Amino acid sequence: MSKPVFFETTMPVETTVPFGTTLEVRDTCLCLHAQRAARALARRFDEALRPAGLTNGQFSLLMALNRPEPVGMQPVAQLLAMDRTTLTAALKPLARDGLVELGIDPADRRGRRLSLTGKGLAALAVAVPIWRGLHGTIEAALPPPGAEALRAGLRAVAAEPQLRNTAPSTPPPASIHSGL
Amino acid sequence: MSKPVFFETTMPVETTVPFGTTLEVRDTCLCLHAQRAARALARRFDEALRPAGLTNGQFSLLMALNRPEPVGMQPVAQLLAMDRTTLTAALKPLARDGLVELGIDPADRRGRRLSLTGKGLAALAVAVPIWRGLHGTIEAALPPPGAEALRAGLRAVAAEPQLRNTAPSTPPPASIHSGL
DNA sequence: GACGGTTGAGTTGATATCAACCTAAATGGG
DNA sequence: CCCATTTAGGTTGATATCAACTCAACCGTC
Repeated sequence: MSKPVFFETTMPVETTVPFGTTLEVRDTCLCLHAQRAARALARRFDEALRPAGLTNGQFSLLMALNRPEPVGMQPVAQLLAMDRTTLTAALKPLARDGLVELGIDPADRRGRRLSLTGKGLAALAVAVPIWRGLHGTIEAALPPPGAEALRAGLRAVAAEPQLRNTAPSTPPPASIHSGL
Repeated sequence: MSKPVFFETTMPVETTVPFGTTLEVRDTCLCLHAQRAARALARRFDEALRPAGLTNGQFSLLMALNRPEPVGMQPVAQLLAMDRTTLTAALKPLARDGLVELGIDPADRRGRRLSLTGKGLAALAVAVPIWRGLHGTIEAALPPPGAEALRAGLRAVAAEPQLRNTAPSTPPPASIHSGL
């Protein structure tokens, strides 16, 4: 137990992070809390929606496409707060299985026109009552502040800065450290 | 516009999901809200933690391992509300880069003993002040109910049924359809 | 109408996520 | 001691997620 008092000062002193900090992060980190909640909810919805052949993400995506007119990719990506390239990837299996169609916008041939197929609509129709049931169950189990308060908080943290992944006009404005 | 009145009743009638339902899901679905918030927060923390060489998930994982005694995998998976097999995958790059060590529990050779290396601890030490800064900023920007209320809601939806992915004792009790 | 900047998407590579399936170690009866 | 059961993890295959990079179409200026 009684180590010699001298030690190598040239070696980096053994770093430590107090265990209290660990507890603090565990109990307060909103990012961690959000990831946990997102995982848990994703699992529950994935399981419930399995008879409809959809995952929670596919359900949300198809639902976002259920509108009178075809939509472009960026509005959809923004609605789901997901990266543009993630949307591209997410559409692949849905297009392969014939649930969505990707057309080209005649007015701007770079743009896409995303739309549901009959099959996609049918899957959605099967999924909606399942969603209603599970969502009602979950809302009912929420403590006092209630579902709407939770949604408000989630919206607040989801709003945030714009998604990038699009070549910025003038990358680092001047300082090397952008987030100082 | 005036189609003939007769049509194939054997063909599925063109399904529709009212646009109002789409708006309802978009505005109320807790799963969608959670995914959006999780994505947005993950992006912000990933970006902020980049100087520490960690993603938000790696930060949370390393932090979960910062304790006096090595931990098994299941407690960690449960703490993070992630699948057991996801944890296995998440540990791989961290072990490869020498931030964590996976030992074998001598008392039960099936079990693992997860622990931080000095390098992992050092990365954590770099990350903590970054986390504090960003987390404070985010908390400060939250509307009225406040951070603690949001966390309470997130805990409530994250609690939920246990994680499975472990051979159930008596799988489908009798009926073929488990989730009827 | 050609050039330069801008904008919309796809691709690649790395990691994350989980269901289904598999192996090995511990455990409890007989 | 042996076998059946349970329990701890790993593996595989599919999808999700995003940064960095690339290509192509638009758009304005001269």
